[in-house]
Amino acid sequence: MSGLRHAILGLLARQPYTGYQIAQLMKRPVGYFWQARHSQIYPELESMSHDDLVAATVINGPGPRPTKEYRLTTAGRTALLDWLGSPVSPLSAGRDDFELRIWSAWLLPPDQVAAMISERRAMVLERQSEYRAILASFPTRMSHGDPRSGEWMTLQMGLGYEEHRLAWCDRMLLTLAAG
Amino acid sequence: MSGLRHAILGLLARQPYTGYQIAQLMKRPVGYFWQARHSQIYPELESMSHDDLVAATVINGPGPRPTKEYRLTTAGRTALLDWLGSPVSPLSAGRDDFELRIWSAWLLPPDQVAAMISERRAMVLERQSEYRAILASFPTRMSHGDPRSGEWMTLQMGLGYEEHRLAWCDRMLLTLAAG
DNA sequence: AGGGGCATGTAAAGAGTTACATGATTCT
DNA sequence: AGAATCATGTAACTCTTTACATGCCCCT
Repeated sequence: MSGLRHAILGLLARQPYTGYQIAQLMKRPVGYFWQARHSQIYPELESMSHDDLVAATVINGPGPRPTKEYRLTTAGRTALLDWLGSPVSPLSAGRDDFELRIWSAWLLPPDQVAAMISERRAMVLERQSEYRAILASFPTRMSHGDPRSGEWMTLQMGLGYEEHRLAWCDRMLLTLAAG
Repeated sequence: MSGLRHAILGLLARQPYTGYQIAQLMKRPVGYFWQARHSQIYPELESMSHDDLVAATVINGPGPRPTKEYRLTTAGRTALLDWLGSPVSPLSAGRDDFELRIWSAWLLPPDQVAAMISERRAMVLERQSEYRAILASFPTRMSHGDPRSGEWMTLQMGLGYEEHRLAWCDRMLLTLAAG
C-alpha cells in the first residue's frame, strides 16, 4: 500500500472528511511530511472505496457534482493498524533538493554560497514560527489515544528538523566567513 | 530540469564516470539525499547526451554492450551553474514515511509506539556511525573549490539530521514512559 | 560449477505534477 | 462585477520502482 493511502487512512481514523477537506489537510498540517494534490486524492479515494477501505455518503454542497463525505470502514481501520504493526521502513528514501545544491556548491564563489544559505535560513525561520504558532494552541498534557498526540509528535519532529537546519546554516556561514 | 539531471551533472562536474559508477554513487554517498536506480540513470544519460549536456566515450569493459564513460560538456557545466544560481526552492517537498506512522501512532498502545521508536532509534545510530566513518577520512581543512567540501557540507547536514532524530526518539521515549 | 560483481539496457506499472474543466456561494 | 473559496473530477505528462534480459570476469 502506498504512502498516500496511509495518509488518508490516518486522517479518516480521526474523523470523516470530504475529498476537498482532505486535500486542504494534505497541504497543512499533513503536508509538512506528506503532500498530495486533489488530482491525486480524488481518484485514490475512489480506488479505496472500491477496495472497501472507506465509504462515502453524499451530503449537500455547492458545485456541479455531488459532495461526498468519506469515513473509515472496519477493513480500513484494520489495514491502518496492520501497517502500523509492520516493520519500520529503513532510513532515507528521502530526496532533498537543497542538499543536492549544496553537493555542487563548491563550484560557486564563497559569497554566492553564503547568499544561498542565507536565503535558506530565512525560510527555516519562517517555518519554525509556523510550527511554534501551531504548538502554542496545544494543551500542555494530552492523554494517549488523543489524535492530537499524534500531531504533537510530528510537530516536535518538524520543529527539531528546523532547529537543526538553522544550526547547520549558521555553522556553514561561519565556516565560509572564516575562509 | 529534474533533480536526477542535477545530481548527474553534479557528479560529472567532479570527474568522468561510467553509467554503472554513477549508479553506485547514487546509492552512496549521493543516495543519502538523492537516490536513483540504474534503470532510471541509463535512459537519463542517453537523454542528456541527446541534449548535449554530457558526452560519452566508449572504453573497453566486460559484458554484451559497450562500456561508456560520460563527461560534462561546456553546455552541461553552464546548465549546472545556471541551476545553482537560480532561487532556492521552498522548504519541504519532502515525504517522510516515519512521520506518517507517528501521525497515526495514537491508535496504538503506548508500549507498541515505544517499540516502534526504539526500532527507529537503532537505525539512526547505525546511520550516524556510517556518517562518522566517512567524515573521519576527510582532511581537517579543505580549500573552497575542492569537490570534497561539497560532500563535507552534505555530511554535516546528514549527521545533524541524525542527531536531531536521535534526540527526538529519546524525548518521545521519555514522554511515553512518563505516560 | 556456482555466486557475486561489472556493465548496460528495456518494459510495464505505479506515483506524482500540471493543466484543463465546471459551477455554486460568499465576500469586497 | 469580480475575486476567492468551496467542491469534484479528468487528461497528459513526468518521475520512480520493479522486473526482465544479457554476458563477461573473478573468486572459491
